[in-house]
Amino acid sequence: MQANYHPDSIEKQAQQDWETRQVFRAAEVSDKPKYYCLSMFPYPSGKLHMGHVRNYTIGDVLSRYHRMKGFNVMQPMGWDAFGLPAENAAMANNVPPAEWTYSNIEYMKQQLKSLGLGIDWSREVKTCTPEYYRWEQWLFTRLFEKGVIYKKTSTVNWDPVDNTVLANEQVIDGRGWRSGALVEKREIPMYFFRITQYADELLNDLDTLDGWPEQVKTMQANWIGKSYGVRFVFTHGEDEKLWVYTTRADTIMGVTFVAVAAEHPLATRAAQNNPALAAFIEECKQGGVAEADIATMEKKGMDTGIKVAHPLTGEQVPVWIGNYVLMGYGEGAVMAVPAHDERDFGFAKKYDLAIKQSIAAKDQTFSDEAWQDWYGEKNGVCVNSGKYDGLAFDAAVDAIAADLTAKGLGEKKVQFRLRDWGISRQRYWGCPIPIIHCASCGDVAVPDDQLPVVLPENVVPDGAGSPLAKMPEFYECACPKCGGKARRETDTMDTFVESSWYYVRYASPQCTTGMVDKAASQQWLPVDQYIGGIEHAILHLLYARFFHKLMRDEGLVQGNEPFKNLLTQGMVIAPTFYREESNGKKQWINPADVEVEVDAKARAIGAKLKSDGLPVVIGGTEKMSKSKNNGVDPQAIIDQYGADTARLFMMFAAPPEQSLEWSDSGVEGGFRFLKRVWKAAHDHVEQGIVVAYSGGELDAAAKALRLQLHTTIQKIDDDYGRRKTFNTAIAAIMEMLNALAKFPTETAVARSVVQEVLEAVVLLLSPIAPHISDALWVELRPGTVLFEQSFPKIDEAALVQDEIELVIQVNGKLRGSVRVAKDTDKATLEALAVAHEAVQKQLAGAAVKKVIVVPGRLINVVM
RNA sequence: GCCCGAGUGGUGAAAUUGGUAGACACAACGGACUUAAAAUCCGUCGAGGCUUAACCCCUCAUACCGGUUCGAUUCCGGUCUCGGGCACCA
Repeated sequence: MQANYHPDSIEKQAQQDWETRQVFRAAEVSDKPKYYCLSMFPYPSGKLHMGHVRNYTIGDVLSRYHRMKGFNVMQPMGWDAFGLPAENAAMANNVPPAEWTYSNIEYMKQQLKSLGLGIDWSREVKTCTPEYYRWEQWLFTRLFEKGVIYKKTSTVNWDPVDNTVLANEQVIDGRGWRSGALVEKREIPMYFFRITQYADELLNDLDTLDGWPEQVKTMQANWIGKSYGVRFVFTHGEDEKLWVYTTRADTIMGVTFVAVAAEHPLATRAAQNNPALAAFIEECKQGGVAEADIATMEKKGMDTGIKVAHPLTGEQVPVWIGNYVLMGYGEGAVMAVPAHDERDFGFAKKYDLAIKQSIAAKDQTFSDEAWQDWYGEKNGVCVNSGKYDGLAFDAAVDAIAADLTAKGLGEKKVQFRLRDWGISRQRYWGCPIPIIHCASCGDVAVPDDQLPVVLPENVVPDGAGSPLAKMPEFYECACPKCGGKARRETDTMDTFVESSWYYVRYASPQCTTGMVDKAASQQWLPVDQYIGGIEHAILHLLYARFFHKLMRDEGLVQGNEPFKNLLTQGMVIAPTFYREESNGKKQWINPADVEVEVDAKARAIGAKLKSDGLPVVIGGTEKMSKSKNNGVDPQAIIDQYGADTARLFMMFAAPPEQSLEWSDSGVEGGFRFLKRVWKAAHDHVEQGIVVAYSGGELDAAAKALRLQLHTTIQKIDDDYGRRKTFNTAIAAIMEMLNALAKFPTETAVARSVVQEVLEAVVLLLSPIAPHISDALWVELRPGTVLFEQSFPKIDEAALVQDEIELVIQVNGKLRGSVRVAKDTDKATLEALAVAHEAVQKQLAGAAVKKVIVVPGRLINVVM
């Protein structure tokens, strides 16, 4: 056996061996239970970063562990290949997005292979290929005909200089990232998925997801945001109605104005003869559409001069335009109750509008001087509200809703915060929307026999609008209905659409008759374990759940939910650095190129670019991403230490769900550990391998070692299977190895115990460090291969202990310990504790109040 | 602004159901081996105090303030800071 650990050669050999033997091909036919282990597929950005290593190692550990536990494992991989970065790269390097994407995929695939992941590459999918997206288009046409997809206008970020729609990410401080122009809101027609139709189901089914983190379910529930409220009207003139919705109908008597969006018809009308108002409406159009920006911007408003009638009092209430009211959400108008809503209060103070108290809480006084937290609470009663005075929240809402209903001016209504999903993108590198616009037939879905609508691949976008809209050879077509001259839709789909169903495609990736082969979908779905970043907690995971229900309703899949168990990996974050260019654009600099200066407490106080020694600005510590250029390429670590060290270190650094600030200090330690494992095996093998211990008289040291071994097996089984904390599993293996190093090996029976320990250690380590484990296994058990072994079995006899150690506390503070026979009764333990020297010293004559015994753990003497 | 998390030694972390705070590592320091270095091995390693007979004992300490409990890193209330998401980054 080789005396030293050489990861280079053993990793190459192991990977080759796996490939030759097709070890990771998921069996189509098997009598074992299936285990579909899915890691979120990567966007092919160019190189892997540490976040990928973390994600895919977790998936691989779980896959390999389940394989050892007797499952028929499927672990596929693919590429979320459409998207914005490819267009940006195309413009920067004058390369078509397709070419850039395919070459990135080739490179990253090699990187993934060099990590030794047990992936069934025969199932690889790339979402940018027509073989994939034709089925997305097919489903689109089905849903379009069913009315699940419809068209309406929506607001986008418009760059008036580049004449193009911008993603939220491309709007920086209200300006276009390339042009620097002030961004405007613009209404354009778009296609929408009617996800709100599934809102109730998406909400209710969260309760069935026992294998999901509570945190994610809470976020989704809040995002869907089911609320019970009242929808009612303020009337204007004879019969014009201004609809609003509120969850606080109990405060309706405190309404002192109504705020409408700048695009509201009422606002448009009021502005016709009012230049100042028209100018304000223009001003409201400035800025982007991102909710975070809208929620944090300064609240501004202007009186329209229009008054509407309060539905219950008939009182005339002024209508204001508010820049914080959005046309696209709800009714585009909101009632304002400054006395009981903090935002309205601020608005009323700013513009000197009336503040009318209509709720009172016990022992509290109201003043319109400054906002008090209790003003907005629901546990008060109505005041200054006529016949509703004295009513608490529920009763007030009921009474008010009843009166509004009687007058025909409103009703109770359940509403969702969730909005329909707009999927039209005015971009090139995406899946074409399969619609044809005909002057006489309207919007017509592309018929099945004309699918796929193929995206031309040899195009370099120029950043000024969609290239497809400038390509007559793409958009000129005949109407499928009347045969007349028609125009093909040139928008593409949101890339979230591709990632909403890829998990289904993996079941039968080459299927040419539909999205998925029925038998394959029945065999593999649902996904047993899904693993991915917590940043996808809402959008991707909600869309995928929605898609599963859409596909179910098309008869393509069974069950209501796609992912049985979800592990949300914490992000790998890293510091960001940048320099500001003269036009205000930020140039992001990779941490690897920066030298950081730290103070005594290890906080960064300054940073310099290594190449020119000049300072750079320190940004936040954020998730590794292409856009902030703070990704760390794992290749250097793999090249220097090997994949096993990279995997081991990443798993050892923190439990999977925790976010992790990247640092490579400690990689060396991981490598050192693997070298020690190698050496321990080598030392043993050189003495001659033996049959692992299977019975016979043992001394105390050997008994203790076997006790530790079998508690370790038990613990690691739990860590891999239930807890999914791989860091503690590794720590336990390290402890096992430390104990083995101190174990004397003079006798034959001792050497058989060492053999037992080494075999178990190699198997326990193999999900995390598979290459070295493969190589060591062959040395320990020549003629057998590791991937045919099952997980080590626990020997119950080794776990039996006669004596245990109990901790003695006085008033909850540790004062000593005592070794006792395992089944010592409570009274004896109490007496032992009270008599203990350290306890007597603490008592110093004081009386014992009581004694608490926690079996197997401690005895607490209370004085 | 809203929703969801996190905060423990110099550093990454552990403590699984309310029961010994700091396992396992990294770094640092001391030693052995070596002509030397690397590698390897052994030891020390939260802060403060007490005692040098002793690695004996005591106090404090899990972001901060308060509460529940015999006992709180763990549960509850509040505050601060950091991270994620906010519908066109993926």
